[in-house]
Amino acid sequence: MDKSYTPELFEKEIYKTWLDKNYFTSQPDGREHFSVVMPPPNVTGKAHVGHALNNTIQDILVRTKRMKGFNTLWVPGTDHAAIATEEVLARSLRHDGLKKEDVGREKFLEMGWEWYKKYGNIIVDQFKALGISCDWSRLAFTMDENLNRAVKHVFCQYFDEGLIYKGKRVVNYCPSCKTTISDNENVYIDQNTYLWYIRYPFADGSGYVTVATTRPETLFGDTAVAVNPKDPKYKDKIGKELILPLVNKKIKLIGDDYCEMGFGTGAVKITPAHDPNDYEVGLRHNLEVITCIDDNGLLNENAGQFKGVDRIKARPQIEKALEEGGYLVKKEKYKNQVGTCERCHNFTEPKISTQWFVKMKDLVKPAIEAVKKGQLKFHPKRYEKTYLNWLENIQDWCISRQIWLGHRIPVYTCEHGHVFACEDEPKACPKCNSTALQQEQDVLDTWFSSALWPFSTLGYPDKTKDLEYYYPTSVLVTAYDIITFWVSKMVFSGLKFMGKVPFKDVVIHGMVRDKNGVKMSKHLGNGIDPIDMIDKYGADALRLSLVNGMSMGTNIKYGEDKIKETKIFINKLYNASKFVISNLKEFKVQPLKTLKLQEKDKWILSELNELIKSVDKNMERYALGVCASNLIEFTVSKFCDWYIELAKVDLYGDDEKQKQITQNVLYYVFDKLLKLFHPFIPFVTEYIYQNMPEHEETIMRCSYPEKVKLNLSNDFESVIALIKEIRNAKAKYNLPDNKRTSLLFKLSSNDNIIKENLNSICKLAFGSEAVIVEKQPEEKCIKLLANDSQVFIPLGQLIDSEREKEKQKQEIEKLMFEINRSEKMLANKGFIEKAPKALIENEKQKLEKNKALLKKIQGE
RNA sequence: GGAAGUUUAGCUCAGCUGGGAGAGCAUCUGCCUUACAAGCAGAGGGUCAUAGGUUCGAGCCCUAUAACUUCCACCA
Repeated sequence: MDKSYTPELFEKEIYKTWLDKNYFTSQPDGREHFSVVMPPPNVTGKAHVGHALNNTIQDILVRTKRMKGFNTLWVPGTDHAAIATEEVLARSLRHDGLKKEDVGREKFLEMGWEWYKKYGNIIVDQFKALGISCDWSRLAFTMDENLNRAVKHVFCQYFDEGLIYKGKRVVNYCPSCKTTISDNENVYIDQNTYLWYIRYPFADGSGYVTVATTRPETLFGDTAVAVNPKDPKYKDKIGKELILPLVNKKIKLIGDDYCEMGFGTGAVKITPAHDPNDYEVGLRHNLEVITCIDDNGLLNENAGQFKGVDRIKARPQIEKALEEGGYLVKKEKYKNQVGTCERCHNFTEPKISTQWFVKMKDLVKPAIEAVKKGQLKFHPKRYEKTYLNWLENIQDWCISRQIWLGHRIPVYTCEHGHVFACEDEPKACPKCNSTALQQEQDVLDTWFSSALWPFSTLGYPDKTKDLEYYYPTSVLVTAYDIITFWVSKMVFSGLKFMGKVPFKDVVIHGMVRDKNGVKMSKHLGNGIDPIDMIDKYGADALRLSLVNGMSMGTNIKYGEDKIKETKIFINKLYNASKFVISNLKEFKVQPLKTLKLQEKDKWILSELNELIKSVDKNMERYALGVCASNLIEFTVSKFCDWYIELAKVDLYGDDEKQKQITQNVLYYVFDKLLKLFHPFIPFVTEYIYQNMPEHEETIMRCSYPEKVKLNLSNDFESVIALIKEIRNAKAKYNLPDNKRTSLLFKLSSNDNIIKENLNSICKLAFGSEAVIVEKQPEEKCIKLLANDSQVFIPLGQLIDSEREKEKQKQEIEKLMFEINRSEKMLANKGFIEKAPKALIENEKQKLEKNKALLKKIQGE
């Protein structure tokens, strides 16, 4: 083994071996299954730390379950990310002076596939560098042939059941990407703008109404002005006609509750074509819908002289025209939020358009029930609220997108206007047999295919063995930001088409932020590239640093320092392994129960039992952060700090038998520790494991550690406490560690534990020799009490009697404080009556012990 | 406007069903002790945001307040 931990020497090679040996693959068999589907990253994207976290969590769960004997399947996959990819392709065409219409739909789709082929493997390879153990032979892609079949099958079923309809709706439209985008892709940002106050004169010349707007360019689409019907200011004017400025058209003053009294001027212009609320008002009042902004974001013919001007750039011109016409009252600075496209960051426009929708209300009911009945559990539980709140206020789902990449809507219209959905390419209209058919131009929202992920990846719509065996999957791991639009959609889809929830547990983790808590973004340049980190520190350090101390569902502040620190820890584990392995030459494994264990052995084994218990429990509740810190804490503060140091006494000693016992315990504990650690840091643990004596083919397939079933009761803590006390005393008297002094022990006859560990105490407390004495030595010493025995550290000239007295005084004070505390507690009637008996007993014992100690010290 | 979360050592955070405040980093002191100086040993450092309440007992439960963060809805 190398002198120090150098992950780059073995990580790639180990991963290759795992792949070659097919350790990650799974086929249905008679065992209980554990299955997970990976949230598919965008196929053309690059891995970011969020992916690293998400996949590390999944891998830890999967590797643990695999070792526990489950038939474990983890299905990896990628998402076609249509809008993003289409935008990239369109940009490259633009670069060549072309539009996508110039190359045509077919050619454009071909370009898409080429793109997917060229870049699709990048993220997959990056994920592999993380060491994750998914079944790559099942790598799925949301545009795969059979996933396309699943999408069409589901669509047609919805369609035939009347759950899909075509309707008008004001949706967010990105004039730059030239497509409708979902509410989630529409990001509101703060904007410094103006509020324009515009005068709308009454047609009969009896004054005017002033409205305020942030979007004067929509004026050309106004078909009414609304006031609150209870507003005394306008009450009796409702129904009168107004002149629409610049257009010189008559529109009505209407009364509608939508207009809040006292807000702004109390009157609001209504533009049904360009505002969702206004559209609703329009429906109620039967208003005309006039569009004034076209698909390119330019004002159209309804804007008269402004036709062809960009809607934002037109504002100063419109302002000028209003002013000249005497319509502009004033212009005020104003701060508001405005929608932007998540993808291209341009302003989006609310726009009336014809879209396809899925009726959600009934579809969603079982998904709500499933969570309420506990068939599906969120971890942490509070995210149930996010989920339920969304579903209980559900709006119909707009599933059509005006782009070319993606799953094309399988709806056809024949020359006679018959509309039907069809899974396979139809030859003729089922109603009139016409062969002149035309398919819808729009494609489906990417989430439409993602919604089917847990079963489409297992073979749906066919009734496969995989589906029967692995569905429902066991757990879904994802960040909280897509609970609403992904998790919820998978749940209702799973319930609708499979009749069962798609997974039983939803594990929610947080987002990885930079060390100041700011979202990582390309724009700010504060991102951490996981691949760089793997190159620099190794995948294991990256993985453990992400998970250590993490609490599920909360964001992580993360910086390179954390990975650095973690690498240092792994180096320690690595060095411990070097110690263990180098001391296990010519060594035979013997069952623990055949060995005469010493107190120190029982101690470390019982600590190991505690560790296993805790890791099991916390793994069960998905508290991986707690598991990781427990493992690290055991490694450093129990195994390395104490057991290895204690083991040296036997390993470097002359007693062959004792040495063998210690070797066996050392081996046993470290072997189990490696296995417990393996799901977190798979590479080093495999590497070390391969260097351990009597190892199996791979650590991955070893069985997961279980608690030792032996009587391990021990009193070794008192030895540790004594060693600490001696070290502490020496430090207080400025005795440097390299200045060894002899340690004198005045042993009580019933104090075996101290007696048996004299050598260990001496070595670990940096003593030169352990001497047993009959009585307190004449020379000046530091005095320590240990169980029933006493320890003296001779100081010769160094002793400072004032200091000694001070120290004793402190000790007495401390003891009296403790005694006082215990007595007060035990004198409390309420405590005696209501506290658990064990606690009271414990307190009594402490009191007695402290009283005895005090007596002893005072006696001297 | 609706909802959720956070507030514990200088920093990053643990603290599971209420039973003597913890870790890592940083700081200070001493040590190259043959697994590890990417190390070892020791030390200092906290009114658990504030104010009430429940309880024999509160970092933990309840109520209110403050600050910060996030999500959802969206103001013409």
